[in-house]
Amino acid sequence: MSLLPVFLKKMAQKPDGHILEQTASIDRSSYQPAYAQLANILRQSMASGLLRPGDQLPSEAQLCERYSVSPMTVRRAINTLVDQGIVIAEQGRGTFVKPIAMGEATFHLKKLQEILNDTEHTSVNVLEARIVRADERVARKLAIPVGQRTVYIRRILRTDNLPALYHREYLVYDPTRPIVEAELEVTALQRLFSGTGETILKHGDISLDATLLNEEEAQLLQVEQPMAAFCFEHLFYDFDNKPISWGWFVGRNNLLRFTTQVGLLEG
Amino acid sequence: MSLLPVFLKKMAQKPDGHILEQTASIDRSSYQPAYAQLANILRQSMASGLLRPGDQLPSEAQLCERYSVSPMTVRRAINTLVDQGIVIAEQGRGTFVKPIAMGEATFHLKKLQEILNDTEHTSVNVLEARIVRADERVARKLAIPVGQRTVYIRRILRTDNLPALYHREYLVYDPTRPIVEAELEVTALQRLFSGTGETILKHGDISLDATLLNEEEAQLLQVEQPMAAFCFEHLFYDFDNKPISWGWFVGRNNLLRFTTQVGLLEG
DNA sequence: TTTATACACTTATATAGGGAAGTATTCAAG
DNA sequence: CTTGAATACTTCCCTATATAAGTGTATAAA
Repeated sequence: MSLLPVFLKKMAQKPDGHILEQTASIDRSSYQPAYAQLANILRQSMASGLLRPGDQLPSEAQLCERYSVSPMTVRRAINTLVDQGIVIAEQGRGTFVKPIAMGEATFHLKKLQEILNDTEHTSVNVLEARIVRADERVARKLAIPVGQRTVYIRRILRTDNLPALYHREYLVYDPTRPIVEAELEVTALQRLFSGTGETILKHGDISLDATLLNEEEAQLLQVEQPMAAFCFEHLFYDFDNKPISWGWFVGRNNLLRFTTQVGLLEG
Repeated sequence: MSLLPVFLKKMAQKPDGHILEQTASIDRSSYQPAYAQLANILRQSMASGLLRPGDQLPSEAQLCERYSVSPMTVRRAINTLVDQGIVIAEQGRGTFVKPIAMGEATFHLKKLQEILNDTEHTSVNVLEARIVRADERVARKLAIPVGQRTVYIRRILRTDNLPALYHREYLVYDPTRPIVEAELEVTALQRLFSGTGETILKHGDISLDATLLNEEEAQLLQVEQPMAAFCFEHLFYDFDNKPISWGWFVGRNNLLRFTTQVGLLEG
């Protein structure tokens, strides 16, 4: 480890050890609440390198006095930083800046949602929608007897007329809930991703895998074989914890790439 | 939408509309703080279906009286639920249960971290570690001139002697920071993932892709071609926002599968 | 009927302070 | 030198209260 960063840090410290002495103060007339401003000041100190990973933040009492806010305001600010996982507070010891940890990286499915919500450029082709009897595999996933009726749907999602996602899904067949035309449109998937409407789903398990496209998938997505792709498998449950939908998306990996950031971000 | 859930919900309601009347109270002698208990009670109400997506939670004042806690405690409980994304609070209107949203699904890299931390079953083979001149591609990624020296490392991570991950990395060559033997061991990667030590990294960009293994990769990971695999590309920056490390992991998809859950979870 | 105002509700933000619990240091007794 | 108690410090949890601000409804005026 280079000695340079340590040297710079020492220089930034005031002789009395009050690192944050001269930084910005809190604007009480601002639109932004005081606790958010304080959290941002602390975040900024970390982003600028004034507070390095492992360093101890000023104590709550110090922050109270230095920024002229009440203890609860300081607590709220620190709590948000703790919730965001960029500092760690240990009772009796202090609050410390967390080092960067690649293991904390999270990938979001927001991008997929954005594709679906962009109705200008997104369309859906229903290739097939019929009632089929559950085979052994489907029955196990949906926790129903083999041979029970399910609704099987296959659809292609296109963005700018390019096939981007291939979706297959098995739904437990419910005579009281006829499959209306509208459910087969893009709106049904939109609602699933964005969470508008659809109050019968309680929770779901989703898994992400890297797969090799088979011939049918490659043809539908109009790519050459062999080709690697993401595969999301999803299994949704109702409020009785009974599975009601099992399916999977296969997506061209050039159209959805997951990116994320770890560590201390600016702003 | 079936009428059944609505019917059940109406039945669960007491005639006076106080949905949560008879639920558990808060144990002040418990190890768990009051705000956490209240948050769990509310979460439980949602998981059991007593509070459905779209429903309004009791107001803060009501919760104060019903559970004999102060407003700040109620606020803290609700804030944690808001932070966890399972309810949404609208000023002046109320707090409402969020519907399930697949777009909110997040995948964590924790699994990878666990593999690395399991020193019992994990080992590292350094295949190559030498100084190379940056070609055009490396120079662009690391923001250095073409031809500048970089440290190029290739290693294989094995779990139970099975090759699981193939890692290639370019580091900007820093004469003041010699590459010691220890850095080539598993501990260096461990620290990177778990965030212990390593105070010179400020932040990093990570992206996840599904790729087809080339011949070299397939051979090293001991799999047949063609084979799909996950590929994490990572680019880390120091506190001057200068890139110092660019590399990528290629992993057998049978050894790391990403799973996650959305919606209302029990407990 | 339409429009504007007042009021009752909600959440959001902030202040002031007290006690519990964990940690680290100091200092005296063995 | 070692051990252990006292002390000062930290974060953590909670209470009680006040004000601001957004929303919706009822009511009164035009």
